[in-house]
Amino acid sequence: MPELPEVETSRRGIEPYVIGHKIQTVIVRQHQLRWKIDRQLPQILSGQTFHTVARRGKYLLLHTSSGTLIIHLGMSGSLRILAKDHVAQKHDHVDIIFANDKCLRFTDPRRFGAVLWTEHDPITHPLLKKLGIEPLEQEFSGDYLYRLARNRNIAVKLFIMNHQIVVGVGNIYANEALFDAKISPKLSAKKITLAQYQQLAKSIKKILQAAIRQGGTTLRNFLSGEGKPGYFIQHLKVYGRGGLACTKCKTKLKEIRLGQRSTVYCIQCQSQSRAD
DNA sequence: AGTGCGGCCTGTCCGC
DNA sequence: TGCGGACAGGCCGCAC
Repeated sequence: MPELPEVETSRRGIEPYVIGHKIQTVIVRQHQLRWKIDRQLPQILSGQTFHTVARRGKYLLLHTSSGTLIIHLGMSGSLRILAKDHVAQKHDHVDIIFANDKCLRFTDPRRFGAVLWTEHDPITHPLLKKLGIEPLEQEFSGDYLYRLARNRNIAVKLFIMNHQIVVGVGNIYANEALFDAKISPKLSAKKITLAQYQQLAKSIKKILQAAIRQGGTTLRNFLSGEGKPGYFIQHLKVYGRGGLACTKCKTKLKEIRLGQRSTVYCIQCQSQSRAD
């Protein structure tokens, strides 16, 4: 499922094909995504040109001179660059066709994704304005996490998955980063020491950067803009490995539910702060 | 304000 | 082999 590394991989993959090419036609086959696609979208976009492909958290921002197309991949969404006459399949919901006969295609079987148009600064959009900081920016640090964790009683895994705190850390990488930082996912956010948060911030950056280098994690159907799968799955140490042996100490990895999400950790390696 | 949970979706897998 | 049902999950929006 697309988390920050997958979205960044998509961004890099589509960027060279999207920037500077005039939009000729837009085809919307399915309007009902997470939010309804604006019926006017084809008219709005036709004739315009994207000049930037940016990312904020897991949102892709395709800027034109009059507004921004906001794309979220949800759980199962993907973007690909294809020839414009490439036959559309069942879950191919949106095609943006350029004057050079290339097509940017949005595919999303579960339709948790979104394609939205705004004429305002997207940073002020209701979906984006409350987002926390980017994990790969310098301001994201152990001090930052420690400061925001004061009086927060939720499990640290849910804390780092909260997009008002830090964006882009989804279930896979939250599990992986906590394993890397040797912190139990169940620990209350306020009980974690500054030193632990410094390690955790480091681990989050390290894991996300490594995943981006590998082109993301392909679980079922994630492909980059150029149609390549991601290879980070080979590096996952806990996610999807419940019941299997810890790669470090061979203890059987424990799988629990935290905030309705599957959580996998090693009770041996991630237990230094006894509250387990 | 912080926390918890329902709901939106469909492909996959499991048991009968 | 076919079918129902559980499950997966990002994240908004509501309830407490």
